[in-house]
Amino acid sequence: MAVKLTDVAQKAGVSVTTVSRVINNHGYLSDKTKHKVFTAMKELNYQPNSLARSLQGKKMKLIGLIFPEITNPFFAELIQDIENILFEKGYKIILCNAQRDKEKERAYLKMLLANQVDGIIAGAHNLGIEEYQELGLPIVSFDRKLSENVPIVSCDNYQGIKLAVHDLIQSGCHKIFFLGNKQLKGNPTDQRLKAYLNEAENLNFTPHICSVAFSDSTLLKNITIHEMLQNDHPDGVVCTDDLTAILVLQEARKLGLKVPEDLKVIGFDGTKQIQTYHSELSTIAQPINDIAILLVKLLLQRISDPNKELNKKHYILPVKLIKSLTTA
Amino acid sequence: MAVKLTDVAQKAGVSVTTVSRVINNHGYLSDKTKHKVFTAMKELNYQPNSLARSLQGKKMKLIGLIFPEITNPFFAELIQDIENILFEKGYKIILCNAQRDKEKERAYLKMLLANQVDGIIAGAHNLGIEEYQELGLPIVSFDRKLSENVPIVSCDNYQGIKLAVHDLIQSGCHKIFFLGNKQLKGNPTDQRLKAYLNEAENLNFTPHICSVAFSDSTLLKNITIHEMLQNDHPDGVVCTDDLTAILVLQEARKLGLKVPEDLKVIGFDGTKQIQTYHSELSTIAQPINDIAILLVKLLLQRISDPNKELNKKHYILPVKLIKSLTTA
DNA sequence: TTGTACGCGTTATCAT
DNA sequence: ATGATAACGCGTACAA
Repeated sequence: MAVKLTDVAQKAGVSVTTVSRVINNHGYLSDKTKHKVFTAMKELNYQPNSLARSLQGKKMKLIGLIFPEITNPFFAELIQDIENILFEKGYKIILCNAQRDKEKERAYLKMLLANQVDGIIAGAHNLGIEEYQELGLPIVSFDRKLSENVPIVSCDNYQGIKLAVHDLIQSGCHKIFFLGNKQLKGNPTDQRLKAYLNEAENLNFTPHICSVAFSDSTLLKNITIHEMLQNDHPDGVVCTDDLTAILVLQEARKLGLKVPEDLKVIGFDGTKQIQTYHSELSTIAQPINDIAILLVKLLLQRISDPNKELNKKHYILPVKLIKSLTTA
Repeated sequence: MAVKLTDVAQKAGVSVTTVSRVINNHGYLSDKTKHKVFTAMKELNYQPNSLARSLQGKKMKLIGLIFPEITNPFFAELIQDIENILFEKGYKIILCNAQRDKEKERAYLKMLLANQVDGIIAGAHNLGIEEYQELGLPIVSFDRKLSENVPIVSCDNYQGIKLAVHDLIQSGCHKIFFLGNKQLKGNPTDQRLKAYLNEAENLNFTPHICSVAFSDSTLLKNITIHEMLQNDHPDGVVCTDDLTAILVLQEARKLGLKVPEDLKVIGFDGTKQIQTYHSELSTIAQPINDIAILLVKLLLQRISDPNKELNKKHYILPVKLIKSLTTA
C-alpha cells in the first residue's frame, strides 16, 4: 500500500491534522513542527492521494479532452498546445479519441463524469446537444456548436476561405473548385462553404463544389480528387484542410499536371508539421496556439465561476494567408 | 452536487447496499428490486464516482502514458493505437507530454501517482532509472531501458538498419551516410548505429556518420543536412526516422540533386501518415499496432499480477522494408 | 433477499 | 499551536 497521511503523522510524531495543515499551508504552525513533517514526507516519499482529496470536494485538476483523432497534425498540435498550457496551471488531461463513433464519445463522456473531471474541452461532436447539456459540467467547444451556454472558439473560417479564393483569383485562376464537406450542420466551419459561394458571386465566377467528407478514407478521397482533376479540369482548388491539399498535389503529379502552372492549390490549417515538411503548400493558417490559450482561459473561467454569464458565445480568431509555391 | 448512491437508494426505496449490489451485480437480488433500482438510476442519470470507488480498493482503470511529444506522427499513431486498445478494455489514459524536460517528466510522475493510475506506459526517458523504480507501480517501456524489472518493447532496430543499408547497396550506392543520433545510451535504439557500423564492415564500405539529435530543431537539422550533402556528396543516406528523411529530400531538391539518380534516401518508422503523404519515401516500417498491442498486454499482465517474474525482459518485434521511389 | 455499520485517505470543524 | 472526529461516496463483511 502506498504511503499515506497517517504514516507521515506517525513518523513525524504529530497528528494527521497537523500534517494536512502543513501540506495545505493552513492555520498556524511552529517552524519546528513544519520541519519535522517535511522531513518525514521526504523520507517516506509521500504523495497525497488526489482521490481522497477530491472526495472532500477539492478539485481534481483534471480536464477531459475530446477530439476525433490525434494523428491529424492539426489536432495533434492543438492538443499539444492545450496540454502545455494546462500543465503550467497544474492541470492534467485525460485524452479521449472519439473518432467518428457516437458510442465511444458517449462512453467517454460517462467516464469523464465518473472520474470527476473539472471540465471538458470538446472538439469532436458526433453527439447531439442534449447529451452535453445534461452533464452539468463546464465545457468549451472548438469549432462546433454544442449548446446555447457552451462557448465556442473557432478561427475566422469565413475570412480564411475568402482569402484563399482571392489568392487564387489574383494568381490568375478562372475555374476554382471548392474541395471539402458540402453538408451544413450549423457549425462555424459551415462558413467555409458560405464564403466560397459568396465570393464566387462577388467575383463573378461559377462555383464548383467537389464533396469529400472529413471522415472519408484516403483512398476514397484520392478517387474523388482524381476524377475532379481529370474530368473537370479546374485551374485552382480551395481545400478545407492541408492534408487533402497534399492529396491534390499528389494526384496532380500523377496526372502530369504542373503546379502551379496548370493547377494552383491552397490548403487550410497551416500546421507547423505541414509547413515544415510540405513547405511548398500555400495555406490559410489557423492561430493554433491562440486557440489553445483561449480555450483554456474560457474553460478555467467557467470552472471557477460556472454561473457567470458569458460575455460572448462565439469567439472568432483571425487567420493568416501563408503564400507559397502552390499558388505562386 | 452530483447524484450519489444514497439518492438512488432513496428514490428506489431500498438501501444503498442493494443499489451497490445491483450496480456490481453481486449476490442475490429479486428482479423486482433490480428493476426499481435501474429505473431510479436512469431517472436520476446516476453515474458512480470512480474516485470513491477506487478509494475503497478498486482499480481506477486509468493508465498514464508518458511520451516526448504527440506531434511526431510516429508517437501520434502509437498513442492512438494504445488508446484504442485500452479503451476496448475499459481503461482511460492520462496523456503526459514530457518533451525533453526532466522536471516536467518528474512532475508528471508525481501526478500519476497522486491520481492512483494503475500503471504506466513510458516512452520518454529524460529521467534516471531510480525515479521510475521507486514508484512501485507497474510499468512497461517503449524503446528505452528503464530498469531491470521493467519490460521493454521495441522493434528490431538492428535488423531495420541492416535492411536499409542492404537496400541502398543493392540500389547501387557506394558512399552511404548514417544520419541520426550518435550517442549511445544503453537503449535498444543504439542498435541502429551498431547495425550500420557492422554492415559497413561486412559489406566493406567506409562508414560516415552525420550526427543529428532527435531534439535538434528543424532549422539546425536542415543546416547539418545541407552541409553533409554539399560537402561530402553521399550517394545514399540512411535516416533513423522518416521526418529527417523528408528533410534530406527537401534539401536535396534545393541543391538540385535528383532523387534517386544522384542520391538515394531511406527513412525509419513507416507511419501511415508519412506513407500516405510522402509515398515516395522508402523506409523501414515499425509494426506500430503490434507494439501497441504488446505494450498493453504486458502492462495489464503486470497490473493483474505484479510479482510474477517476467518471461522476457526485452521484446523485439520484426520490421519491414517498404521500398519506394527514393531508393528505386 | 435485504439492511447496518465500518473503512478507504483526506480535509474541515470544533475543541483544547 | 495542535489534536480528535465527522464527513466525502462507495463497497463489503456481517447481521437479520
